[in-house]
Amino acid sequence: MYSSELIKGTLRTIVLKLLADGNKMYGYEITQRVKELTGNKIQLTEGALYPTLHAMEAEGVLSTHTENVGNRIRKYYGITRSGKKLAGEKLSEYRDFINTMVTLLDLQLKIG
Amino acid sequence: MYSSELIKGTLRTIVLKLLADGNKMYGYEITQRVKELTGNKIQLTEGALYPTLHAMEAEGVLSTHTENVGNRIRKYYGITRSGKKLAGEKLSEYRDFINTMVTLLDLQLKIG
DNA sequence: TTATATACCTAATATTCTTATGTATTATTT
DNA sequence: AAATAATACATAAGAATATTAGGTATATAA
Repeated sequence: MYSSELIKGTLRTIVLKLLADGNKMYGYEITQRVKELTGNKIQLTEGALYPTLHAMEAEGVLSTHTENVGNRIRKYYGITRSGKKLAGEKLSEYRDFINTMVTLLDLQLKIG
Repeated sequence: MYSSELIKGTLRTIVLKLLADGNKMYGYEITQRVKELTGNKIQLTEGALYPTLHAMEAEGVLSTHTENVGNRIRKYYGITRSGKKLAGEKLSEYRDFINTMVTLLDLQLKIG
């Protein structure tokens, strides 16, 4: 786990990336997927994620529909056309930012 | 310039890196140096930097002394022993975080 | 002489997170 | 069978960290 302030500002980008290829996900699933993809290093908190998902829906970058699984409700989020556009912009911007920070801080990254 | 939320959480790390090798700097100089090192991409705002420098001094990771240049005062910040330790930790943590984000977002970075 | 650059600072506000709390269903362990 | 953990949603108080705007003052360039 990282000291949490590093996550700040990256949450929307993470969500957009996960949904960018068109597959829908529900909130809890996003937390688990991120946890899995990062080897438990990033654990999104629900208190951060849910309000962000609501905001992104209100902004028109995500759309939702609910599905019933037994007696439980899942609220699935999918990306909209404008969300797809935003995903490209955000990812490009973040990549550029990372490059800048790597230079500024003289970081040695893993090669992959 | 990046949408500013990306900078969040990195300011202390940037300051620690710049001062980690022992050379002292004053606030305004830090803003100019970061601007120069990032090709104008990161412009620290004084409203963020000065309170952060004060906090870091209060926390004992930075120490200060003032110098007069003509009739102007410069407040120089230097790193303390505990600051040097923190710098190592923060930079290591940030490098690890970047590696994780690169994997998670599948980013293609410049090779350097 | 007017604007820009240098150099410090604070305060109000905004954003984004953590932590805590709440509800409810389903699966697992004791 | 009962207790706990996992699943799944949500909100609210508070903390942290930034922006924006404002203030003071000296030095330099147009």
